[in-house]
Amino acid sequence: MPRANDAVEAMLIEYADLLSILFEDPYKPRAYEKAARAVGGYSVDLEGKDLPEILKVPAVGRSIGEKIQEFLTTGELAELEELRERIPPGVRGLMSIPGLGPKKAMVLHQELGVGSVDELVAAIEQDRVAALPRFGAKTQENIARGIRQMQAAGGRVKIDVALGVAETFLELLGSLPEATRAAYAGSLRRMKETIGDVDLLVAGSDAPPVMEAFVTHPSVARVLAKGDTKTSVVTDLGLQLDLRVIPDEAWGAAMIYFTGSKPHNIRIREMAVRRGLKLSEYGLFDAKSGDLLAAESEESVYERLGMQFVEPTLREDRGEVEAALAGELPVVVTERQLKGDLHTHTNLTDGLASLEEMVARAAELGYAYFAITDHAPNLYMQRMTEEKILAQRSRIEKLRRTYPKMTLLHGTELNIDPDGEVDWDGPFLADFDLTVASVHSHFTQSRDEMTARVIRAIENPYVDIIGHLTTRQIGKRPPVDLDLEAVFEAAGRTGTAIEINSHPDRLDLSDEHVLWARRHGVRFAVNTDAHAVPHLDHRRFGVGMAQRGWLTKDDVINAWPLRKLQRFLAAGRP
DNA sequence: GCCGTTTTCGGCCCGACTGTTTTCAGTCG
Repeated sequence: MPRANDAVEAMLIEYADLLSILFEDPYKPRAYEKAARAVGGYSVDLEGKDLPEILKVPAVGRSIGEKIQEFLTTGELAELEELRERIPPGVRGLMSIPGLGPKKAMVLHQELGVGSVDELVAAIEQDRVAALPRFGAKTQENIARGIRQMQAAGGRVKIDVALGVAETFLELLGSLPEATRAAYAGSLRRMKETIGDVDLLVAGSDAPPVMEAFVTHPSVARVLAKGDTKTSVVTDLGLQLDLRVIPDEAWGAAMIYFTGSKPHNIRIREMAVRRGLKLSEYGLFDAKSGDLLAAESEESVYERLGMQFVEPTLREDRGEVEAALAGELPVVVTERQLKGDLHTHTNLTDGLASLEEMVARAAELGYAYFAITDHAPNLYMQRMTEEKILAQRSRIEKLRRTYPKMTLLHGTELNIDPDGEVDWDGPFLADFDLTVASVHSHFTQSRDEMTARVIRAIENPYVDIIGHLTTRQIGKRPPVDLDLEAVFEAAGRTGTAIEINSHPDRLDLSDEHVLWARRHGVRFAVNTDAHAVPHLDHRRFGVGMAQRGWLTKDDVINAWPLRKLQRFLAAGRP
């Protein structure tokens, strides 16, 4: 179930967007955005909380606090409704086009009557955008490119959004008396980075009440099809959900069939045929006699096919079928095996939570070690200084006594500048337990420049981990242009780990890149890059990427015991 | 709209980049 905080965050961001379109004052929307992020990252669920409790959230004052209260008690906000009436929803939608902000969106709306992305595309085709004041041919072309980039995401949503929707529906469906089991399948279960539609499975013999409960859920916007075994709807977010109701005894076969992927299913069905068997969503059968051989659990079906059980995240027909037949599947790393997080931020820089709050949650997660890695000074907006980070180190040293079972590591996230240099020099860096180095700007360098830049950082003996290597933001910013072959070779050669950034907007490295890097003997760190307490739970998505990249606990440095990790970090330093 | 041992008013992370401009607005991180 998504937290009330997430709904409040979305509400405040919409309010901020509309303010920024309608009014000149830039500070008011910024205040709402700041409050939105603070609520989203706040570790206490605001559901049912009174005003004094709400006002404890940083950046939330009386005005915003009262709006949150109204929203939580009534489910809406009158002032937001008023703004919505003044600005068509499509105009706000224009702002999600890269390079298009509130001011240009408003001009397009006022001057050309553009109220949707489709209308904007039409206006561009008629060359009407370039003629607007302070626009021009290049701006028009940039907007057109932004639209193409956005549409390339193809209506897919990011994995965290899909997971939230799936969990909401499963809570309802799983509680029905007619349902004996309920789960999500499809690409969501395979942990793909974006999800086109969500597949839900319910086991039970009485389908109609289940279908009825499904289509009457409040977030269903449209029913596409409704039958006894399959029903499809579109939610108010525009996400398609397919629900299948299947007999309990066919659960395993159905989960295999609907988890996919399609190529994986084709491979195992072909295998079945060659053995005189037939595999469908109802079970594994003897082709001649029609006798049911296995169906109730996924394990039983794979076993009867003479294969190892294949983890859902591996079912992409990337060699997993052959490996499972040979008994050579990797034992992929799991969330439980992670012993620590090596990239996190606090409110000393751009994080939302204090050092103490972040560490407390890390202890709850049962970590053996935990690294704080706030931004170094070259990201100017963070205003880091040597004094501030040394003061943080003293605080961490004191905090160590409170957590005897967890080792606190003091690190920093360095900025890789356009030449591949990082903040601070060797002697100062040597005193950190670890460093993460990442690209944060100058994304448009040429492939050669960018490759040389990143490799220089990799070869820096004080750099332990490269953070979010390609800097992509899914559906928003493309990856930088890099010779990955050369980068992974350098990382393998120098023993510099590469991060799998677990944030659902990044998931950087992607699964394909993990598979590629692995061939060069690269080690990985599955990090959250958390800027708030709830972000620490994003590790599930990073682990999904690691599994999709066939990684075992031996490949992931933060699945190692502390001593082994420390030996790895110390290696290569002068 | 929020916030405060530089402030209860006057600031608001600061700078780069792009494209449109003869001095700057918009967008982004």
